[in-house]
Amino acid sequence: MNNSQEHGQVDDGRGKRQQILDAAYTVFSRKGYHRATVDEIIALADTGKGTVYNYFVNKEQLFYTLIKECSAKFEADLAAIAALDELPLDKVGKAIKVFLEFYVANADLWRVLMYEMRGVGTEGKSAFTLVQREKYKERFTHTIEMLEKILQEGIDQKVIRPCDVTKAAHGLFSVILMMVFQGFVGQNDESIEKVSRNIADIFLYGVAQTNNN
Amino acid sequence: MNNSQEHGQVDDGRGKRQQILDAAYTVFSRKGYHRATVDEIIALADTGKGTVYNYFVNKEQLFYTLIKECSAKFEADLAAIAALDELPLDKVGKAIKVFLEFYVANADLWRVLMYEMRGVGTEGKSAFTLVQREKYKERFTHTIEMLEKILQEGIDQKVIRPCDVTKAAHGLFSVILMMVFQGFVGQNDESIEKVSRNIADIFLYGVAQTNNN
Amino acid sequence: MNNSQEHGQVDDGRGKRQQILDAAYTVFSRKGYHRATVDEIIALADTGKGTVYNYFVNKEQLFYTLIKECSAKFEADLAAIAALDELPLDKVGKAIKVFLEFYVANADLWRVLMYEMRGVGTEGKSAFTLVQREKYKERFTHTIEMLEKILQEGIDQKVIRPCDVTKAAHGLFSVILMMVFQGFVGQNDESIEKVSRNIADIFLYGVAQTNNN
Amino acid sequence: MNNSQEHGQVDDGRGKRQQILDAAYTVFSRKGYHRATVDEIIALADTGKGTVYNYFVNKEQLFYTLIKECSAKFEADLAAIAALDELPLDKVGKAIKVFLEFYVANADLWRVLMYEMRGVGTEGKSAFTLVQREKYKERFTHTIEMLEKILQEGIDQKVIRPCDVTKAAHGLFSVILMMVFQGFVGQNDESIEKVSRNIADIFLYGVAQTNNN
DNA sequence: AATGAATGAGGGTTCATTCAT
DNA sequence: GATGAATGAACCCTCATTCAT
Repeated sequence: MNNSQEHGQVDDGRGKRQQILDAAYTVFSRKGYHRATVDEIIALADTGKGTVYNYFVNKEQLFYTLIKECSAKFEADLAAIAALDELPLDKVGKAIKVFLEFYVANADLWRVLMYEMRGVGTEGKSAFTLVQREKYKERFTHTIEMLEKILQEGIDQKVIRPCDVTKAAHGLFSVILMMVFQGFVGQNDESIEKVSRNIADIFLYGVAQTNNN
Repeated sequence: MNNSQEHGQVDDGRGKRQQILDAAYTVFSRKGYHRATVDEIIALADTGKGTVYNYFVNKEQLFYTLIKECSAKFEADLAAIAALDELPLDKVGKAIKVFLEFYVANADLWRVLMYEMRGVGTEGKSAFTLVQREKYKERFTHTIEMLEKILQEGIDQKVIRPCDVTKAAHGLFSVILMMVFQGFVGQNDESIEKVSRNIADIFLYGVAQTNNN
Repeated sequence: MNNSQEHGQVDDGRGKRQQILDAAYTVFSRKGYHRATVDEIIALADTGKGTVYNYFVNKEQLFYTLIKECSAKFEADLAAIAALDELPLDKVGKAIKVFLEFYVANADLWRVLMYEMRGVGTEGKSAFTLVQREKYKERFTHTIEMLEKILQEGIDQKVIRPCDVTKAAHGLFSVILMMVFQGFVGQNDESIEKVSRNIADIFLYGVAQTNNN
Repeated sequence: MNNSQEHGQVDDGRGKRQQILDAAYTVFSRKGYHRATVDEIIALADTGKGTVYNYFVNKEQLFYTLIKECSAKFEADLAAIAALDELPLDKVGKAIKVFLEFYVANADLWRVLMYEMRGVGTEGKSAFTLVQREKYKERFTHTIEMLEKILQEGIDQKVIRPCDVTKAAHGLFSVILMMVFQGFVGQNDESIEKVSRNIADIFLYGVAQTNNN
């Protein structure tokens, strides 16, 4: 007996709210924030237009909710790794993998987010409030800070050479993103595994020929 | 004799076409592609709405023309460096600098471009045609290929360790972009110089602690 | 034993129907007919949306019921005065006072009613049916007819000079309304008393300077 | 030769702006502010939706412009009468006539205006800004002040007995309005003439039977 | 070549009403 | 009887594009 659908109505068991979020995920990912229309979302969610506004105050807040709910698990996983009692270099490797997994899965939506988040359009009405945008940014920097933390640990333990951890973390982050956005990573585990090692290798040891290698 | 305005009208000597492009640069940079309105562009260009459509078939083509004309000099400079008869590692440094200079100067517009270029909106009417987007992408990869070329040269001369040059070039490119977009680089020459060396250093030698350093 | 709530639920003893009417009174008065929303009414009535539609067929009929129930006592009072066995001029004074009291108490709601009642929106769907509007109008003229009756009595007894009683009654009525809607009357008894005499004075004797006064 | 339509195009010679205002007059009068839709206005004006927004910033401002342009002549006429060098009682009569003419002609639209102007809906978004509403109110009181001025002149010349001129002017005004809104006045000149004298008579001398009359 | 009035498809949002529980 | 999630028609407004002058 299915406890969420006692009478087995058509409803697909996710509830309207989730259906809308799922549809919004798809549409925002495919169209970007501006070109995504509520009409298209409801068509996909198989629901009425009013229903959207029962659950979300407006298009923007629907988008924000989507981002928040999508990243929750990722942020938690990342924090767990940072807290792990392991060698920093191993943790760097694991973090890279978690990043890759998340961004490969959510590449399109996050590209949209990253664009809307930028300073562009500060003036005028704009789709995103300034305060709203700050909320998005915090989410972002928060994940990068996890990287910083791990790198700092490595420096403290003298396995990573002293450098500006903020810049280094951002650099690492940007490479990860680029690999994803340029399509250098596939959806499958082996691909992620391989690219993950690739990144770690170059990030840690550089591309220069040295007598060490 | 005025060489840009044969009949010496009030016109400020740039010609309507250029006035529009200049205004478009500003507005697209500030507002992004979608929020930029033709009305705002003509207000800034001090011209009529119809005039825009005399020179450009539509908003999208105006945007493309803008991108093309803006990047012309940059692409040429880059090609020149690649063709230089110098040490690969020096050429890498010079290329990084040219990249930084260009992207610092045009950060806002390029952020917009990079967003609109993404796979998003493949279906439907969309603002950017699929073919159109390919044209943008080619421009992009073309500049990255210059990096690849230099790196390959380094590998051939055994000053860079063998690796996937395509990925490496993209990695380097992404770090440069990130530095710009995250505001880690200032507008002044010293800043660019410094960040430029930073990037080269980490890119070439990695962050790991080795007995070499 | 609670005589209005046999089973003693939390219900505040007025019954859902009355709660809704009370809330509707407040909301319609504050917002007008169109801007008043059912959502706001149920929030104030502390009831469910469906409940409203159990008691009233639609928003419009809720409004009508409200008007009807509110004016019942007023109409009765007025009829009582008209039937009184007193001097016509005294009755005019009393009627003016009753009018003032009622309209001061219900100024906002009646302003709304008077607007919605107007000829406006004859065609099309409209909020108020033509027949519906007739019902409202009858309520209105009915109260004015009480004034006519008193005036006619005055004419018959030769204390009021012969004139078109219908117009005169409407004139008197309009002055009363104006005093209320223009905020010339306060909520307190003295104010009503004073304005009441004011109106009676001018209505009966005019503003012209005569040797009588 | 018609100097406003040199080439005799279809355009009916009023220009789009005027066509829209004319249509708006009709639709607002018939439907009231809220039920009037821009779609209906453009259908009547035989124009495109965007055109409305080329001339007026929004529905509200269209309405305001309408009111302003309609009342301009009326306000001027009234001021002229007040400034006339005649007997106050004659001026009262003339003013009443001008009021009647104007309100008979514009009864419907002004009913709408008067409703939207009221305090109702102070809170919330509402259709009319508070400041906007003040502008409307000023227009109104301005016309009533003309009446006050004439009445005061009468008092000074001792042909009108001392009383609160503000209240008296409002009283007179309200009676005029009522006559119009109740349909006691026809469109034709005789009717206006007759009602005009009626009002003046009762307003000046009251309804009470005295030995003077 | 330059212009700008006119256009209308399309988008986000509101809200009265229904109906299954 | 009481409820509130679901609905969709309707509304105001934006803005890229056209075309007659």
